[in-house]
Amino acid sequence: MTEQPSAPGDSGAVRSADIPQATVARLAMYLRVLSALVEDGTLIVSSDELALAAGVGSAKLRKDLSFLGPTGVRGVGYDVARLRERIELALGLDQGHRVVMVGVGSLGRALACYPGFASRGFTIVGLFDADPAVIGTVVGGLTVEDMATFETRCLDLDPTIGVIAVPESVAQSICDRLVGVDVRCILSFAPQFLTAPENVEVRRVDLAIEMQMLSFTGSRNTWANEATGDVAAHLALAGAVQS
Amino acid sequence: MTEQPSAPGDSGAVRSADIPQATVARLAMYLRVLSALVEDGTLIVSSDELALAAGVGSAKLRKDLSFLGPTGVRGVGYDVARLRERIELALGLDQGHRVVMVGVGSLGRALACYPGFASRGFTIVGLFDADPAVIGTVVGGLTVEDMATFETRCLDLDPTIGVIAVPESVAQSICDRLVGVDVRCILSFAPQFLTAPENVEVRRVDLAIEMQMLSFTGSRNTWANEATGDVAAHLALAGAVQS
DNA sequence: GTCTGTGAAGGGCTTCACAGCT
DNA sequence: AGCTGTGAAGCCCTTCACAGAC
Repeated sequence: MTEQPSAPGDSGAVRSADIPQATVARLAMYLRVLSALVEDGTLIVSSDELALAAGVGSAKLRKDLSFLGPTGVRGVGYDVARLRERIELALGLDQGHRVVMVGVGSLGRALACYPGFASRGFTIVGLFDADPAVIGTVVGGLTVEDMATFETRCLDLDPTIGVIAVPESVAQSICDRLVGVDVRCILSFAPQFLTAPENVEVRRVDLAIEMQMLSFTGSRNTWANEATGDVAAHLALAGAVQS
Repeated sequence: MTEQPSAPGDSGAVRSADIPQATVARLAMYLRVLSALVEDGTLIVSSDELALAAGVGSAKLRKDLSFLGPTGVRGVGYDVARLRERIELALGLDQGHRVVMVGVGSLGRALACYPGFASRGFTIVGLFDADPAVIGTVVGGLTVEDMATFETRCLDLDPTIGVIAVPESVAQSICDRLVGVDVRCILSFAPQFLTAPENVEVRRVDLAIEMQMLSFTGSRNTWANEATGDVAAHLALAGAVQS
């Protein structure tokens, strides 16, 4: 959902794993399922089982995994623990990401407390806000720091990922400051498009857009049901009569 | 990011607008920009301007809009107000969606207070939770109700969209109950895959997956920079010397 | 001349079917 | 026999280039 400008300046010299964007998104999902399987003590899993749990077709899953090189054993299945490690490596999760979060409003607070981050190798190392009422309070085990000290503190924190959870009006300036301290990965919850240098990856999560997409397919389905639901019933009857 | 099984049972009889999924996602973005333009008092906008503000190419934007039929005037541009209405209609936002939210933890609270919903035609009509400590409290102007009264209350509320913001362990059962009260659009923040009937659209937002995708392209970029960044500098030097 | 609308070419992702290993 | 790995076909989407309206 984020633009992938496919880096026109890419000189094709160094290329790590060349994995399709869509596959990367699903690898993250498989990882979740695999972690659950590890906890259950499952040792081997087949592509059918894994695909079912992840909600995709088994062929698609095998194709996805094929980008990591041979990971399974034919006639048997996949070694759960080994596959999990392999995916973590491919996604770069072995590097131990340090996350700074800017904006500790209600959304920021929820994110800081979200257990899914820590459990998957993302350590939140800093919380920042400009509101004096929030600075100094403790959220999710961390003390909220003054945005005025942001640049200085980041020298120590050395963050690899920045999260933007501030109001729209200041989102771009926060983005610039993140870029200024050399953060190359930014996750923004501000609804607008943010401009950043080409070598900085910005992903945007817009909750209203998710809702609007639901609204579209929803109105399509409702419509179809109010019509074809009945139509299907009629056809079924007609078919029954006719045959 | 949600599966689109492309409705195998679709008899092709009734078809509303036949708009590509990817386009729908962007239409929602254009809508945001257009709303901002309306507030600024802008009357006419060109595809270049609109595309720049939305962060896409102008050709892509025009292609997207072409699915709505002729919406602009050649040699002039688009009527901002008219285009906004046209998109709202296409997305089914004119129907006034009623949203019920289940799970009022820190995430649920943040969502309930999120101003972007109300401002775009989504009215939150009910908050539910099973935790006695939360039931009865007021969040975002609404009183949190007991999950035990869910089915009964929904008869009155007649929700069109359901939001799931509960822990993983109960997400599927909440999903089933939403389906039970005839909600056909579900937005889930639980990390796992949820099963639902075919005519129910489930979208999932997994924050950890967004992070992991960042991690991937991030490690790819960092790598590339540590190598090609320097290489590029060397090449620039070499080029300067050579020319 | 300017800017929109659109057929056509191109690229990426999905699906299928089957070869290949155990 | 069972299950993985993978070329090939097909589909959807993006990009290009230009015809067409003002």
